[in-house]
Amino acid sequence: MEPQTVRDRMVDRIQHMLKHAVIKDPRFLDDEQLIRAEQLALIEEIFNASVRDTEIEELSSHFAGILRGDHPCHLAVWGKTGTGKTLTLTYFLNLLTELAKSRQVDVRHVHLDLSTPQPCFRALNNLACLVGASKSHKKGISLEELMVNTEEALADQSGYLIIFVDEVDNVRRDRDTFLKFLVRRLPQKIRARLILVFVSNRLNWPDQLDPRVKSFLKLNELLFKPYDARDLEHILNIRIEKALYPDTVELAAIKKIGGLAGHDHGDARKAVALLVKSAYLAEKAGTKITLALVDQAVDELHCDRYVALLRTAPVQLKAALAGVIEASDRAKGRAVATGGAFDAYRRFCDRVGQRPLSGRAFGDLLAELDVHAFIRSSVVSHGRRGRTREITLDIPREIVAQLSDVIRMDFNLRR
DNA sequence: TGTCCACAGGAAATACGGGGGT
DNA sequence: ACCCCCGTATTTCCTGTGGACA
Repeated sequence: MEPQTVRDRMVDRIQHMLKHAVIKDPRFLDDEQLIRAEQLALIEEIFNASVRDTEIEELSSHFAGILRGDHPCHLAVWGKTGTGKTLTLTYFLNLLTELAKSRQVDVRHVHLDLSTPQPCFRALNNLACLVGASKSHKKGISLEELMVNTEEALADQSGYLIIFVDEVDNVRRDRDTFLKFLVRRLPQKIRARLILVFVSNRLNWPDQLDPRVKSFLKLNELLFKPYDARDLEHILNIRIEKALYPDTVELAAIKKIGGLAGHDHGDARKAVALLVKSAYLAEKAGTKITLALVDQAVDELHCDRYVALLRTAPVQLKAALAGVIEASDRAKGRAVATGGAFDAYRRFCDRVGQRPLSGRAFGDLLAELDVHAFIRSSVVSHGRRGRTREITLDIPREIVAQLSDVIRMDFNLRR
């Protein structure tokens, strides 16, 4: 019998949702929400499934000397994003410290997290905070002073000190100063034996180093291979078991997620994100996670990425994109030249009462839009009619429409 | 063959903000 | 209150350039 009243329909819907719930514990879909112990347990479970075995083995042999009183050299770890570098290292170093303690070897490690790009100053500052050398300054203190503070705080410690520098290449500007300090200066000022662990996702990272630092830096190298589809399936299964109700995922869907993520980067984070999105879609649809839903999740993630990126982007970048969109509309699909886009941008600024930037700066904004894949641009010469970027909007229409909405909201525009 | 357009994109200068030491 | 230090954002100035056109 058809439900008649609002109340009936509501009860019906709720019962349906309960019966077809997919997500059991959403916390396990988002690492941020887990407490530290849970995170470590999760990692352990993943490693137990013999994922990352070779890497852990290599790490062990690299650091084994510590327990014998040797001094291992520094270590450089490479691998693409989402291959578990940070996780593995954290886990490993914790274990190592514990093990060393049980054998009366004094080992300390600090994790200097540079996962967001930051200048030399903040990096040094963070390091100083980690070793308890100073409180968190924002500005206004000289680099020298930070270094001295750090040295003093560490001066009379003995044993081993492992500094785990996560995502080194995120130190913008004066990277050499930063590294010179770590590699050359610090070891001479402290009693403890220093072992540096650098993590980076770019293989050619040491190439662009100051030669004086480079020659000083004796490195052992370790490469994290991207996860393959099998690893990813392991990881997904562990998540699924913890976060979802049993029997809510089609087997083929797991394979598909693993395959997709493995295929394009071997990035575990992406795989989990895809699982999460699929799970929410399934919950909404009141079904299991099916292949079709995975496809839909891929599309939505794609779209979300753009929208999220734009939401948090600086105003000028939004305005620039608005200009490109407008110019692009006007050009009816043909490519737009820099000048045209700039004019449109200036008109837009005029309309919303914002001061437009110079042409030079606009060029940089375009470059930025390009790296975020909002637009595609290439420099083309039209002979005597000059050289320009030819700009095309490289995004599906629906997404462009959504982006326009974001921009309109931001600038309080109607229509 | 040389000219010259319409920009690209590097370098340095400037503006602005804000925090620390004294 | 003053000066110093640092960061980011932007401007100003500049040199460079592929190739259609005269």
